[in-house]
Amino acid sequence: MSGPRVRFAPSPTGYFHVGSARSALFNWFVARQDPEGVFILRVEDTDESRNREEWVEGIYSAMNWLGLTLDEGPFRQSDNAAAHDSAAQLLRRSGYLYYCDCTFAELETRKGPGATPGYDGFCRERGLERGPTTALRFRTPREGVTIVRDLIRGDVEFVNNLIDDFVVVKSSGAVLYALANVTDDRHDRITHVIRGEEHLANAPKQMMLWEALNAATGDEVALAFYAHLPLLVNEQRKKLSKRKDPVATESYRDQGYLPEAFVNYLALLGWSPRGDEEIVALSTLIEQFRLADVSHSPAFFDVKKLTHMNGEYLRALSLDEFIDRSAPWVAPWSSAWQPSDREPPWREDQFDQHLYGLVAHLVQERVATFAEIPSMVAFFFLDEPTLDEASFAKVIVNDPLGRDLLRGAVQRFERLASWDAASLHDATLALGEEMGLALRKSQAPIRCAVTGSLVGPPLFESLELLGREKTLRRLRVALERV
RNA sequence: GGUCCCAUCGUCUAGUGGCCUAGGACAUCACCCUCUCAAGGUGGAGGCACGGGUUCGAAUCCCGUUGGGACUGCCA
Repeated sequence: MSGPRVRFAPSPTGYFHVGSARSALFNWFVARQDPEGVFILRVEDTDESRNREEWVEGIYSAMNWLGLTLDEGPFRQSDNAAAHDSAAQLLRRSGYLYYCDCTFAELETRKGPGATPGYDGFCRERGLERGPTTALRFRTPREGVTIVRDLIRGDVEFVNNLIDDFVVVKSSGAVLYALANVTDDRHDRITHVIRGEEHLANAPKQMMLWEALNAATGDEVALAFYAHLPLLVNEQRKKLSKRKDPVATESYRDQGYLPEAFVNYLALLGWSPRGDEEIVALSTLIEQFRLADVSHSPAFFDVKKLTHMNGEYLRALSLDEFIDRSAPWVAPWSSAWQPSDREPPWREDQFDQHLYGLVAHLVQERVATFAEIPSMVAFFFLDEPTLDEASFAKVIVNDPLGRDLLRGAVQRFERLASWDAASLHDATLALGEEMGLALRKSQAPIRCAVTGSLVGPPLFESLELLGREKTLRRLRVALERV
């Protein structure tokens, strides 16, 4: 007995949908938890309008980012067109398919307004021959039921008579998804079809096709088990929409989410590991995952929770790893891969890798994604800090104490025997105390003048790393601006 | 409209008849820590959609109601 053979079969749509990512992941889990399991990628590119090479590349690169390694493939459905055609012809010769030349308009007139959608079977017994406008329809059984044995939901029963004679081959001759998919699944000896719930209604049709193919070819391939994953929905509880929801996996990669955090979060959508811990190792995910434990109800893709988890993963990185993996966002010129639209605000010649290495630990615990780093450390590399005018006005322009603090800081910092965080801290504290101010108050104008903002990494460590010269210059510039 | 799926805190979930005065996580609130912001710590608020059964006992089983969703293409 060999292991499960599963496949992930996306159609190229321009980006990698997070729902697809989760389907791929759950398929991959099933393959990986069995030493003989096989995970296949099959790009379903039979629709000409969805067949751009760059889109297919996008699927490969997203899968690679997620670490979803393949055992077979990638395959292209379009490469099997000949097999699809012969399957269709075989089915037609065996009487499972019939030609139909009804147009949509004709169907409408026959059924009248407001009728139940679906084909009425008009051409079923007309014995039409192939013509320029004939499609091939499947002769759905008029009696009995088809039971989809869903590994997640249990048995789902469909009354055959309620399933209309669906089109299998277009009048153009192109074989449609239902048949192409089943032909390939049989060919690849797929044992588990794990996909989104939107496909549940397709399952009985595909089972009929699968069995028809078994009978017509004499090649008895065991029907795959089905497992329909709950949908991923937005706050409105609607299926994630490409137009209004942030569904592109690539955009999370570009924002600096860690693939391991992303995978961990995805695994929590519709499933959960044992115990109270949600942040768990990939090996645990693989080991514990069971299709039978997958939830039946839709899940909301919560970016806030994802972001929180990513922050935890980021903080768990060693400092060297953090520095290394943040390179695409802080020093893209030195990294093999660059996120799109995420240029740091400094130029290559302004950036100081050594300084960044000293600064990194200050930001590691303050960011949740890599893309948040540049704005937090820009003042180290830019000639002048990017001033937040509102803050500047608040603590310096409109506050006379701010100017006094700045002047006092210049005087004391100039004379400091040792330029280190502790000395800077003490000097600022003493200066504030002279004026009856707590450190939290006295540090504010200095922070604003030097870093441009009232929030940021610890001030005194920052000043130490920035150096006496630059610090004093920025304090004086601020004073002149008032 | 028809077919199908679903229903535990705002969100993701644990819970498979007694361990549940329902546990965890995100978000939220308060406090602590603190040079800002975070991080971290402590604590709080917050849920079994409703109605009937079955049972000694129901979040858990059954039926109904209500609510949500998917599908309903000569797309995948």
